[in-house]
Amino acid sequence: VRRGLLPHVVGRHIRSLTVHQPQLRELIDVASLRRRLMGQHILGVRRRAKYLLFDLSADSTLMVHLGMSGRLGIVPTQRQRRLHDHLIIELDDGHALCLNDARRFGLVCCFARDDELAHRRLRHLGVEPLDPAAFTAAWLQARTRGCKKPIKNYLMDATHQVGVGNIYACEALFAARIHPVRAAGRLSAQRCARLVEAVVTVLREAIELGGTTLRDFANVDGAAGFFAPRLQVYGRTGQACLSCGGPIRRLVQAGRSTFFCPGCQH
DNA sequence: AGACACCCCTGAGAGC
DNA sequence: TGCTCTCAGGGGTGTC
Repeated sequence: VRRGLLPHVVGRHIRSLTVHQPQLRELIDVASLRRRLMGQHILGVRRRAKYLLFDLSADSTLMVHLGMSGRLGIVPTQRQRRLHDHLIIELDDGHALCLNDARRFGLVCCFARDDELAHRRLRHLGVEPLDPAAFTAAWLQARTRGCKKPIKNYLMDATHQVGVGNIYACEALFAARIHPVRAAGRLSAQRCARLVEAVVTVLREAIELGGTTLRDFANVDGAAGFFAPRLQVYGRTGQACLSCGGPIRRLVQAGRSTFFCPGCQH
């Protein structure tokens, strides 16, 4: 999403802000948001975990999280408002940045860039899996020692490493041939190495293909992502494993569905 | 420490 | 066709 946004927003000037529905995961402080956004230029877009961070002139950061169903789109300024369009940021080129989020689990806020590191949504976050200096097999092994929770739950815990959601946790564990229930602290050095490689590979490939469209995910142009046909286990309960032919199984861990191949993952 | 229940909210799909 | 039920890619809090 960040990559898709870049060519449309960098260098643009913010002309106006319209909030149709302030009640997302957190209530949007519309007055404060408008004060910080109006008249600013968008200098760049960064990402931390699953948060998009827009760098604005005047040293502000606009933070957007898409939750489960959020979409950010570049639309013509005059386009008719659609169901669940909650927030419109009008730019100076006849287009607008539009947040559409049916479930309203998304998040929008704006703060001084100096406050970013201490921000309550960001300060507890772990390492970026695509940072090769930080997310290494040695780091994972050291970090997991003594941890008894299942590796699937560990992978999805953003205080350790960020960005690994339910789909990619399942897919990475399959690629690394590791059983999702195995205790994190009992992964050998070899398994840690396989898992780190698998997480990075799965995430990189999914990003290149524009993400996983199950029902409603869409990128900036409104197009679907193309990773769904590459899924090996996610959502494939009862179907044949593409590696060994055995049936894919589903279980529930920490309230989330886990899909895995009992024949391939130990 | 970790499992679990529950919260935010709407919509898709299955089963009847 | 329409109803009810279950589940959903995220992330947080509170309790046991």
